[in-house]
Amino acid sequence: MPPQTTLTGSSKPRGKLADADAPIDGPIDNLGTLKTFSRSAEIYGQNEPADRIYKVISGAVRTCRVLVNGRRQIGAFCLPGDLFGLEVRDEHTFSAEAVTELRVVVAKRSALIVLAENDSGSADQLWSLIGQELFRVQEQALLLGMTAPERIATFLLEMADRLQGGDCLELPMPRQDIADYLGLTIETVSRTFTGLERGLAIQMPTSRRIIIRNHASLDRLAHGRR
Amino acid sequence: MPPQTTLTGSSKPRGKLADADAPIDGPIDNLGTLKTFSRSAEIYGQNEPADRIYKVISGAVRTCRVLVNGRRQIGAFCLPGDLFGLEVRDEHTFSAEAVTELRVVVAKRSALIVLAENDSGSADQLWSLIGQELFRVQEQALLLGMTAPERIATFLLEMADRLQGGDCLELPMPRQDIADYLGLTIETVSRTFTGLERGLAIQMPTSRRIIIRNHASLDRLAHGRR
DNA sequence: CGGGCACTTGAGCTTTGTCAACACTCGTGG
DNA sequence: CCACGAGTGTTGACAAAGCTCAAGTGCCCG
Repeated sequence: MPPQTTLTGSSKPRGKLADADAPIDGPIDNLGTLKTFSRSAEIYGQNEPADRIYKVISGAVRTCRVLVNGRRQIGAFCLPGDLFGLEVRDEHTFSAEAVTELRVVVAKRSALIVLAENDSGSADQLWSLIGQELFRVQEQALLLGMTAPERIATFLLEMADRLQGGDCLELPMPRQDIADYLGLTIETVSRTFTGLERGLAIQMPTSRRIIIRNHASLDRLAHGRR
Repeated sequence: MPPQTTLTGSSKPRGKLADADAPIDGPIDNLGTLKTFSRSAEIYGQNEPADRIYKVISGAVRTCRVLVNGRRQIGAFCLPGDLFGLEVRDEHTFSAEAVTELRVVVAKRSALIVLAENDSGSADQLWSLIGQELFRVQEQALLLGMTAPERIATFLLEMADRLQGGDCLELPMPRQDIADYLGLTIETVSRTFTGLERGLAIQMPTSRRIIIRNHASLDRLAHGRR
């Protein structure tokens, strides 16, 4: 199987530290150039032409859209190694913003398409990326049907897996982003974190640093009963 | 643009009556055979190999999965003209069941793949189907972030559009299916319908037949404020 | 030291879920 | 033809979850 590159954070095993830089090894990297963004900078906007694709080298990205009523929905968090900006339609459905100081590799979409047309390996890879993305969005739809503690537990386990810091994770995003990702209010997120800490499932030295104390109890919350 | 075929009910304009048979004109149809299922029959199960794709000729289909905790999630309703069963992975993420008496055209997935490899038009079509599906799931994630009346209003407008009966629709599915699709309980669905009828937005001659009386008020509910 | 920002906590309220009873429809069998 | 029962839908009373508004804490950075 070709290089470890995930589109917008699949739940597949990865194997890099979040703070470490992602290796430059995929087909995108060879065609792309390095670019940096500062905290909260917009990388592209909703409805802009989707003519470039990006790969996170260091930092984190959120993809989001604001609705007519003002609510904001975060579609995904992208961590080092993740691809984003790849769309099937010609316009971006979500905008993308830097959650932290950010370094990405940018490549022209057209270069990718040409690559895929000539090289069936790249085409397969493209296809599998879309498959991962579809799967991810389906899982998110599942997430949104759960209770608040279930959503938070699922989120923490996902982040623990993707940040690869073992059971000790440094969340790059503020509470408001987590709330908008999980479809909750910031207060409910905060209270649920506190509740998990009281229940000894996690420990919070600071609000951004979470240590998973009881993996099993989070698992039980995220999946099965209780 | 080639034949009017939608994957699992896009929000693109279609143009057939739900009760009428869908025309047999796509690439799938030429390769496929007609098959019938009776009400509640399983067409394929979760985790079964995804080696066939289907097109609804008459009737309706629900795709669903049951979670460890017993809750059921409906991923989509498929109406005449809709494709379903096409997966990027090799196994079905959702099972598919006949909501009503059902007629479908079935084709081997492998035949489709071969077609796509030799004919770039078919490949584009396949690509655009996945794009539609991705878009649809993203919209469903939006849906699940709304309040109950907003979800119901959105659902009714979507069905009104897809069933093409103007403002008079005959829902093929029971309340429980609607509830599991919208992430609500059957009671909340029922009460919300009643509420909309009291508010004169809709009229319900029978529980399955819904007449949209005030399109604008449903629109306001589904999108913007109020 | 002071201001701003992110986060937490509390009190009250709204929405939705739960449990239970009841109504309607339709097909079957007495 | 009617009675019955199963499946489906509605309604009510209450409980629980999550949201809103408001205040308060802690921290970082000037």
